Amino acid sequence: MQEQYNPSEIEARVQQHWAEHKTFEAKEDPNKEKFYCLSMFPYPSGRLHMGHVRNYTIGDVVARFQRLQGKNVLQPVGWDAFGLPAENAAIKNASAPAPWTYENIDYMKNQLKMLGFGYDWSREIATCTPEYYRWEQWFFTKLYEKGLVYKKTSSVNWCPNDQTVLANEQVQDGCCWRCDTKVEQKEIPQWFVKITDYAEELLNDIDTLEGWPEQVKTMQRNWIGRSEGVEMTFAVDGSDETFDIYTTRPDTVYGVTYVAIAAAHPLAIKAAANNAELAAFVEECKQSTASEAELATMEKKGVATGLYAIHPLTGDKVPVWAANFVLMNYGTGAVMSVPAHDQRDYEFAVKYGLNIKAVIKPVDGDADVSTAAYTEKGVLFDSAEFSGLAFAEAFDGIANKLEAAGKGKRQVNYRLRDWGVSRQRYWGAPIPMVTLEDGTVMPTPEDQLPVILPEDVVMDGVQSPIKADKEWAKTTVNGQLALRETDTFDTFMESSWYYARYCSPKADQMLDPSKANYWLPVDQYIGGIEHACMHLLYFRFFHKLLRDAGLVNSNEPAKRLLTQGMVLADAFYYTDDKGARVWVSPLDVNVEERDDKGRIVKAVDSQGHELVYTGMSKMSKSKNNGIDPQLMVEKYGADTVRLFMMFAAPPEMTLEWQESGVEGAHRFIKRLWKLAFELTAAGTAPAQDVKALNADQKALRRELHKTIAKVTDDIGRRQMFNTAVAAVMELMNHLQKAPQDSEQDKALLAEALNAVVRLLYPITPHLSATLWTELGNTAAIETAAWPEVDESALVEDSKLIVVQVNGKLRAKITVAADATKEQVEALAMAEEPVQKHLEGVTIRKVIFVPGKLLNIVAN
RNA sequence: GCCCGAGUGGUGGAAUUGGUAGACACAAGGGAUUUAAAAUCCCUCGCUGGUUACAGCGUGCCGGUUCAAGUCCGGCCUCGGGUACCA
Repeated sequence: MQEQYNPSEIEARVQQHWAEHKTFEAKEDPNKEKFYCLSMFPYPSGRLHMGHVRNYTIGDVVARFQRLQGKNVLQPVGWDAFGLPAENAAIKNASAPAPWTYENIDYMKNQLKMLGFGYDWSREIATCTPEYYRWEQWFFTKLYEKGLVYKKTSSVNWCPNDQTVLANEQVQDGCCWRCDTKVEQKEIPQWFVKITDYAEELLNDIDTLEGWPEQVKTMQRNWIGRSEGVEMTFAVDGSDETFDIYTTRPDTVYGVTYVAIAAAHPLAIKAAANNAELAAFVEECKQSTASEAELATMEKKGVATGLYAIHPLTGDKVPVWAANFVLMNYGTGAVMSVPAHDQRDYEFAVKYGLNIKAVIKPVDGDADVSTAAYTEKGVLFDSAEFSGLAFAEAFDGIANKLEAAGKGKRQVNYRLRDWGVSRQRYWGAPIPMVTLEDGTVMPTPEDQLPVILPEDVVMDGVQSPIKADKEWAKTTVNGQLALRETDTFDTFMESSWYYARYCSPKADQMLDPSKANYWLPVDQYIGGIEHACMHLLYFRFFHKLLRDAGLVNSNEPAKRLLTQGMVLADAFYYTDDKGARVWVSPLDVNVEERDDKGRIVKAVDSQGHELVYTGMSKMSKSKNNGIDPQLMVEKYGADTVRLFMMFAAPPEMTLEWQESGVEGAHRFIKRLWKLAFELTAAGTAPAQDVKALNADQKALRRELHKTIAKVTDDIGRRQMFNTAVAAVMELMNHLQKAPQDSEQDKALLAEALNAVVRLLYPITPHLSATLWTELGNTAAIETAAWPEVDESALVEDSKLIVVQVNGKLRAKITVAADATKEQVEALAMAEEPVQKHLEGVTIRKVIFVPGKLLNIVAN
């Protein structure tokens, strides 16, 4: 064995071994328990970033751990290859998205290999290939046939200067990010998938997701947002027209003093024809954003339409206002307003001098709406025959009355909206729909699939090449000339079913059910928390669609979910001559001075600029604080990078990248290497005789088996990889200090190192594979079994008991493991500090937690 | 705005079911080794007072429950994620 730890050499050798032996190629084996471990696949942006490394290290740790547990493990990888950044890069370079994407895939693939992730590369997929997206197109046509797909107009961000649709991200302060033109909302026809048909099931099945974080489940419940309410119809005074509103608070209906409709509502548009102020307002609202966050925080504005609505119960006339916070796309495009009992309505009413009429009061008091709305569910008053009722009875009574009068009905509503899948962009899967000459809209026939996206294009502007090329859309269907849809799919479509395609990546059908049903559902899914609502809901939705198409037989796509936190790094800047901040990479920073606590006081870059330290922030281009994983692997080796990542923070929390911490991880590996070297240099380890161990050796062996138990639980159940590493470090500290005099000392060290190497294998596989062989094991570590706990080694004959007086620690005593309360109490009372604190007081109570604690309560 | 998280020494974090707050590591300081440096090894390391023994305080803030609260409850503050066309 070499004395020096040389990561680049051993990592290359071990990776070559994996490649030659196809170690990670998975095959269906009905006799073995399967384990499908999946990390969210990367967008091929160019280079791996630390967020990827963290995500994929977690996945690899889980996969390798399960493998040593004897499972048949599948860990695939692929590329979420369609998307906006490829178009932006192509426009910038006047080239095409396809080559840019494929080059990035090649580069990043090598980086993944360099990090030692145990992927089954034979199953690699890229979503931008026709072999992949053809099945997505096929499936969409099946959904259309089932009535789960429909077309409706919906608004998009429109840049009138560039004549193009913008993503929300491309709108900055209401203006186009390229040309700074004021962005407008434009209504265009788009395709939708009826996710709301599955809202109830998506909501109810959250309860079956036992291995998902509560946080994610709560977010999904709120996102789906089931509510029970009443839909009611208001008539427009002096006209035949009516409009509907939905409310979850029908109990407040007698407090309605106005109604608000969207500026884009047909009634508002009609009224604007002879109302200049309203017309101007309607125009103004067209410029407003589509983003909910901005909508909710912007100043609430409105204009009276001049129309009046008839209250469905009282027959009173209430004014109809057009308001910027009501949107045509959501709900009915109109809301009833009860300023006394809704804070937004209250503020609007105060602003425009509208009536405020209280109809709900607290059970034990009077309504006070002089400064704010009273929004609790109280008791009704001034509400005709419903006065005096509480919320539930009032809800029922009012709903019944509306239903009887034919003016309303009970209704369950969802906040969840149908999934708009149309994108007016080039770099995506073409939507497989055609419009025939006679106007018929229909799916592209199966024998014409896939609808191939041409890759040999030039992006010389913002227009999609398949829209710019008027020939591309032309086709023939059913003997008629027809035009193809030129919009492409939302990229969430591809990422909603890739997990299933991995089970049979080359199948000449969407998926091979026998293989899919072997591997699915995914046993462990890993990805960022930012996907909690959107991707993870579409993922669940698609699985149910696949099930209902008879392709899979489970209800949910993933049993267990882990959401990892972000990676942060130090950020530094200096201010240049023009007053602009220049951000300096942390790799280019020298810390020249620290205060007495070690905090950074003075830092300079390589050119001598004195820098301002701004603390830790998310690795980003704008702050130039991204750390290139490749550089770190070249400097320390993949195992060190992986070890630091797993040790520095629990997986769900943010992780702060500290190079000094990486060095610490590297030091630990070198210590382990050295200890293994010393053991092997001493010759073959003698046979172990557990009965011959002395007290210290027994204690050390207990530490070893406690560590095996803890690491197994930390990785397998708790997924606290950081404490698993800490436990091994602690054990290593003991092992290094243990004497190496006797045969049994050596035998014990050999037992311990053979275990440690396997305990660390999921995290530092190259190191472990190498040391495993050096320790004299002939078969590759991938075929080894996870170390087992020897229960007899764990037995302790004495326990440490904490003695408290009034909850404060006063003594620690060691007692026999089976000591009774009386025995422990007697020993505790004999302790001097305990006696001191019991002087002059009376013992009221003694609480004993066996094996842990004795608390003497006295006063 | 709304929904969901997080906040513990100089720093990252540990404390798994309400039971020793600070495991493990980093930084810092001191020492050994060395011609010197690097590397390595040893020691100290929450705050205040005290030579020590020890005592008091301490988990974002305010209040509560409990023999016992970082952990449970109520109310805040700050930071982060999401908010439907970034992925």
